[in-house]
Amino acid sequence: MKTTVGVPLDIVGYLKGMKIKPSLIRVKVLDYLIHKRNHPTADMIFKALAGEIPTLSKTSVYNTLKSFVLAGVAQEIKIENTEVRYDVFTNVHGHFKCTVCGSVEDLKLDAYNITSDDLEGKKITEHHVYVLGFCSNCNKKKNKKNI
Amino acid sequence: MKTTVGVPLDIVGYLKGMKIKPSLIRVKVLDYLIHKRNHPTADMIFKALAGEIPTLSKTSVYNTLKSFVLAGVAQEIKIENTEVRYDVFTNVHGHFKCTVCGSVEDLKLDAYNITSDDLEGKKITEHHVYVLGFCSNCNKKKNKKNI
DNA sequence: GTTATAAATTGTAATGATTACAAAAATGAA
DNA sequence: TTCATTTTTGTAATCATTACAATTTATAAC
Ligand SMILES: [Mn+2]
Ligand SMILES: [Mn+2]
Ligand SMILES: [Zn+2]
Ligand SMILES: [Zn+2]
Repeated sequence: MKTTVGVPLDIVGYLKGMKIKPSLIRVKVLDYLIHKRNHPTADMIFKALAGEIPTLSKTSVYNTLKSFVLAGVAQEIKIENTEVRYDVFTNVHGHFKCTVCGSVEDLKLDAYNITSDDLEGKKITEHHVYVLGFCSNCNKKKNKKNI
Repeated sequence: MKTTVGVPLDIVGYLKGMKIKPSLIRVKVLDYLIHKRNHPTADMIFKALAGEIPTLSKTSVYNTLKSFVLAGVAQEIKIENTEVRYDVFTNVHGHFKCTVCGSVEDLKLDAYNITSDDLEGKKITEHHVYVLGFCSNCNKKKNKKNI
């Protein structure tokens, strides 16, 4: 499949390949995820698409996201317990969340390994890394205040 | 303060040192956290203590845990978005959660470091690592079935 | 095109952990 | 004791997510 940086250009074809029928809603949601790259909540997606799809229901967004996760098209990112965020990029990477503005960014993990005796006898299916702090913008603002 | 493996033996004294008045509930909750080491939810703590403190309310458990987190006595562990778990050990370590039985265990991180260009300009305040999979017990059971 | 069946979408109600808040009880100094 | 402060409690509210049934849309056979 034709991609740039792991992003499928042909969204309809990509969904078909993943055995998901490319309905309007599903195409729009995937398109949003791919091009915004902002790790949105279901509600953020709903608000963003409600304009172009006036009949859209929030349940449909949830249904769509659930089918994406099931098919391996997207993954759930759980940082706060108050919200689930969604990510189309399923390769291994971590996340950074700004505790001020709430933005979530990707974190390439250059040297990432978990070694632990405590994993003896276990079967690992997923591992997650996330970091909290001040994003560049919010950090700058904070430093100005403290001058 | 006298401790074994980071566990304060004198719970009342420890709470006083952390500027938390050692009420019965607070002592019992901290005692539970320290000696069970099971990363419980607020509800698990409530159910466990309701017997010895018949008047206990769930709100008090939440209040207590909130004050512990504020004072740095405990930390919140967020793996599922359906529950917050609590941990008294605030040194750096990861967690493992079994997707079958739901148990949560500590994960010593022998060689743990996150290096990423993406952290440029940010200020990090917390980092979290967690792993999902089958615990030793559930893994054994699973293997037996597949023989 | 009509009809029949399955799939997708919607609206509303339910769930459940957590929080808000005000009343009641306990504490502790004066 | 008395009064103020802190702690604890019970109940109601919040809010993201799920359950579920009804409606709409898509698909294929006739
Ligand atoms: Mn990501
Ligand atoms: Mn732990
Ligand atoms: Zn920020
Ligand atoms: Zn298990």
